[in-house]
Amino acid sequence: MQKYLTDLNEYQQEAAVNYNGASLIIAGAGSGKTRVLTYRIAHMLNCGVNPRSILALTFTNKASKEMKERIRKLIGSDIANYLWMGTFHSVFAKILRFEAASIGYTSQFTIYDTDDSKSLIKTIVKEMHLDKDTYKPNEIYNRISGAKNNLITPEVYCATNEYKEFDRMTKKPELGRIYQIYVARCKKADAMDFDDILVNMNILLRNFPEVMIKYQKKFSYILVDEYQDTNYSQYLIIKKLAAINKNICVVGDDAQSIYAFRGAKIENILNFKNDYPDYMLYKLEQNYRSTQNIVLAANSLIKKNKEQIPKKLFSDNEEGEKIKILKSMSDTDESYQVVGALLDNIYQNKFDYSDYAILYRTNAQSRSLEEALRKRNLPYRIYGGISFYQRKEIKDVLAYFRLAINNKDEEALKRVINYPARGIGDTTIEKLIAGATAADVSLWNVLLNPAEYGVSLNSGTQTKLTNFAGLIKSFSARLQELDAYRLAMQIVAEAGIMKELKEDKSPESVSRSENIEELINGINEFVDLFNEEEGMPGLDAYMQNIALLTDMDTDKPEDKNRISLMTVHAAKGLEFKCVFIVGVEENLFPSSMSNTTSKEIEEERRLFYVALTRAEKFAYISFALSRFKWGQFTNSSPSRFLKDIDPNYLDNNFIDEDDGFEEDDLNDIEASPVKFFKQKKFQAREKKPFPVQTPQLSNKFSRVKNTEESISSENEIVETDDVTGIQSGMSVYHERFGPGKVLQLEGKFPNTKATIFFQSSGQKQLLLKFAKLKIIE
DNA sequence: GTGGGGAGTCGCTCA
DNA sequence: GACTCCCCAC
Repeated sequence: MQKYLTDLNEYQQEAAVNYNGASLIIAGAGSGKTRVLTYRIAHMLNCGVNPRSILALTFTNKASKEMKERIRKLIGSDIANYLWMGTFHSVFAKILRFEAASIGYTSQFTIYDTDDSKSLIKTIVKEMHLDKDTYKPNEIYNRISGAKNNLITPEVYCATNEYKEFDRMTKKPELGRIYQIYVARCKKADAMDFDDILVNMNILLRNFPEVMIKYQKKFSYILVDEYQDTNYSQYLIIKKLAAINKNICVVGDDAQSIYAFRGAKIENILNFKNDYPDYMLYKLEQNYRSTQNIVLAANSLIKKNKEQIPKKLFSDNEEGEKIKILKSMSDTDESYQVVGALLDNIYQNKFDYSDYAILYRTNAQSRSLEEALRKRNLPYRIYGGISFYQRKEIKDVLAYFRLAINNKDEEALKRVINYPARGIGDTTIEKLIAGATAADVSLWNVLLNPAEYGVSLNSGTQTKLTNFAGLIKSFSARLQELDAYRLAMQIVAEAGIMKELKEDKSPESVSRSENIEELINGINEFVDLFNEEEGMPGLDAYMQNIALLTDMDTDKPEDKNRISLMTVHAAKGLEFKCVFIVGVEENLFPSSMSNTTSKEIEEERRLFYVALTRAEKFAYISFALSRFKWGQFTNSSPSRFLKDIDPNYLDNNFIDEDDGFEEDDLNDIEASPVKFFKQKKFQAREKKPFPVQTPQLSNKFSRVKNTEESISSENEIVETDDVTGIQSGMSVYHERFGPGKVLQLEGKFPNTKATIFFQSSGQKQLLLKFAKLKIIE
């Protein structure tokens, strides 16, 4: 047996050594999942498998980078460089660039990020003269994304009554049409959005059998990490690629599936046995990461979920300390308490800053924590939120790069055509877009020759356009001659971006030009590190390199010893000696957007499970009794998840009646800070019809039979905090008490009390203002 | 065509 | 509290 394999326990070893055939590795939190994958690949390479025939898909770029590094160390050779290893998006984008011509793209296609996609949707909605408040870019984007993740083309979408009916019900009958136009526009711009990378990969494999066979043969071995978070589109690509050799190894943990909102299907992992009946199952149940107390606490929490593969995660580590609960009065107070507790912990244990993580449900929560950390002079690094590449000035510069590489990139063109200001305004752009739409060509084509497409402009505007087009063309012409660094320098100078920023002496402008300088430095580094045999390090190569990078992937050396602040989602796969989970309150964690169906609650609970199992030695859970939200103080109560954890594993039990856990809605009548805000909200909404609660698209499009939850019954529940609509005789649904019937109303708005008979618990009197009711029609 | 200020609106998680 | 939209002065 190879010496390195002795680093693994017997279960891990088995999973690492048997690399032929189909394997399903169910790996509990902290059970050495990455370790097994790494050793498995290293072992394959050691046994003489060609690295170019191994396809290994990870969840983040960072994970694949680290895995490559570890493999290199294990086998003491650089052949790991030749592995096809990366995220779904990066690996398949690479393949699509090779095969672009087959599916009607060029190999220089642009990848639209979410902002580009939403901006395009906004433009389309405007062009169609639809109401922008009904057709919100965000919602449209999510729905289109949901369709794409389930491989529903615009044509199928428009032809399916179920979707049409749903869109009609949600007052968006034109959604299918928007989807159609959106797809056409992306194609015309030689651009793919994130989902398109997967969709087009599917199209490629479906429409070009010879291409499919090529890749089926090429990838003799396929490994997929975090399989529980793959969606239908990803699932199908994997299934097709693995069809000939059937050497497929997937690793996952159903208890850590946290991307259902993005179309992830926990069922993929549950159905593995159907696709590969001869599969081998490996279960890794020993947790090496956390103390016994943390593992047992996490087990007691996740036990509350009904849907899961039974497993018994255990730890042989020390028992460890109980989880500490921090209770505070407000979000500001919470941040100070957390930072105080963190300082105490550092003092006692002498850990590094990098051993600490503060995890939250939403990015917006980082602000007050940041302030508290800064006041104490503690070094921290925020992951997520606005990343470097999402800063306005960086996006502006990158848009010039994009446009130089792909003239048809509509979103890049719109972004820079008048930045810096060169007198080409909205009116002109609208005319050009209208011309492009009418003639079914790209915006760039019309820009080059407006008259040909029936766009009439005055001569001044015409000159400005010609100059702009000339500028971009001159950049494009230099792509083949100059390396990325030199060309980037010239573009930034000639486009006038630096001039614009240097003229303005405000601190913002100074920081902006510093950011641009940092970007240029990064490009310089890229050029320096470029492998000579791969050709010239052009700007196109650089853009391909960064297109799919996120904040998580860009760790700078100076970031090494810092406290990490990030969302729980971003913390997936990471571990820290000491973890703080903050904002553990109802309507925040679980999120108010996902606390209706049991499916949603179970996903939120898994998310909490992920958070808790990041901790090695210490875990703190914190909640505040009020929170500053949308410029108002809002009351909050501790999360139900606190109660899910067996109190034996909690240090100090703050969970008592006073905190609102058993809050009776009537007891809160005098709760004051919330009053004004809620009243204001009610009055503003008084005349509007009740918004219909929209079921998640991912449920609607489910390919896997969904017997548990009837969507139609959900549709009939109308969500309201506009209680003015409630009348006696109505059927209602209460968050906690379930279905009931309104018997009587008394008192005047906003102090209306309702007597309601609940099927579960009998008659109750509730103050409507605070009752969380839904009307059942 | 541009920039400033006031008013109105509004929640999430990620590649 | 942050962002977008709209209106008005330049």
